[in-house]
Amino acid sequence: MILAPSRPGIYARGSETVDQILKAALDVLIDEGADAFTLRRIAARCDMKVGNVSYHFPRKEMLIQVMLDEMLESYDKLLEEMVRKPGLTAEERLKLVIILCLEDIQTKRTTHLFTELWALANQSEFVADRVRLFYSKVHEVIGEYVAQINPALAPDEVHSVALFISAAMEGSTPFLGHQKPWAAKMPVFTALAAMSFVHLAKTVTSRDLAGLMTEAA
Amino acid sequence: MILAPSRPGIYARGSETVDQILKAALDVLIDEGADAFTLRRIAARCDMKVGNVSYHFPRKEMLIQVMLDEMLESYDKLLEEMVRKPGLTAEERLKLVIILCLEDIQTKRTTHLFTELWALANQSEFVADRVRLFYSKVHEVIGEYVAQINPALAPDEVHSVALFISAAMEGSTPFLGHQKPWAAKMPVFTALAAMSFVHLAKTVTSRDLAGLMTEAA
DNA sequence: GCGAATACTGGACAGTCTTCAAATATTCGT
DNA sequence: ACGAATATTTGAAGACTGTCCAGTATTCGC
Repeated sequence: MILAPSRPGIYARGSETVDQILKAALDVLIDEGADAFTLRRIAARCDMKVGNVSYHFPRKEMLIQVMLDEMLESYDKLLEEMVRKPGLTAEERLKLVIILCLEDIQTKRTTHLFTELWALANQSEFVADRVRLFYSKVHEVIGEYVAQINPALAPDEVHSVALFISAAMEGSTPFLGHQKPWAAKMPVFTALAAMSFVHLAKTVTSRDLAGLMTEAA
Repeated sequence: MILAPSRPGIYARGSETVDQILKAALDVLIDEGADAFTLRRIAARCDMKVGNVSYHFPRKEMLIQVMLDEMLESYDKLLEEMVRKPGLTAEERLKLVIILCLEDIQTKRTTHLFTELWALANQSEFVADRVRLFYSKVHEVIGEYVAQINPALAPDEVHSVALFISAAMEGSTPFLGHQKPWAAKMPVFTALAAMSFVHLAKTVTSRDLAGLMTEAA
């Protein structure tokens, strides 16, 4: 794994400044896109001089890496919060995760950040690495419920189903996410997803997952 | 709809040059990403001087718009080719479209182009407009088969199911697309998609689509 | 093949960008 | 509260960007 440089800021003031820079950087990426992601715009966003941003993050790449790591960590926490719901069956938990994920996708933050991230991952090994790491955790969470719902599945088969559910949900982002053309249909998408994916988890067999893909061509 | 400027190039030579520029521009976007999408890189890619590119496309935005329109038109053709398969039932056709779409997602071209497009659509109204238009056609094609498979559904309900199937498939792009971390699992993803989506189309009812989303929270 | 329309060259322009170094201001352990 | 460590400002370098234009070459209808 590619390590991100440690977060700068020794004095209290410096640390706070770093906070502001990182928040401003994330805001610029969300509100104005990767194209506008420049030190000048970030500095302007938090009422600073470019030189100051450049002092705390000597290379722009460092800023990107620290920002991405902190951002994905916050999503990690969000994910863990979803897990801690007591008194629910595996099926109910899976349904809940689906609902909460799709809810989150509707936020401007998630809609914009992740579409940008998928594009950046095409060129940046660092971004690709972090995105992969994050979704591995998502697959783990979903996979845990799938395994409980359908104990006959082998671990790799469980992962395949989790990957399918996760990817299919994420696919709603560019189409039903924040201010996207079919955003109004997110409730019905959620209903279909909950129904369809839970049914899949319940009924899928090792035979189905053998990847035969027989007829139909 | 936002109109794109008409394609430049009057003489045979000029028209061919425009071809080369548009191809080079697309190649740069696919191979090097939106960050490297500059007139100079595009010019270098087709062995031209910047001034020449700038002559044929006085504004960079014109180049983007013409390029996007030609590119999506080629995907339109691809889509129409999928439809023209004789002697198949609606179910077989739906399965085939799923398989062909997921096959196409595995190409570098589609994986990179569409992830970039989804990101660009966050900021550019023109890109957002064209993307919406394109997927509307996709929904139409899928919806036609869904309607045949499940005649009880109302037109809007058909569209909801088509939207779900389309979005869920597209979601595989950042994860199982060209050189993505779980690309090797595309066969099993395809098998699950074909099975799951066809089953959904067959069994979904108006009640399911009412968007009640009762319990589980 | 003449000549006007079109295509292409090379350079200049005003911006922008990241990065850096020197000068100044602030913080905080002592 | 002194002073070294840290933070911030300022200014500038060097490279990049899209756009424009005068000059030159090519095309193609007549």
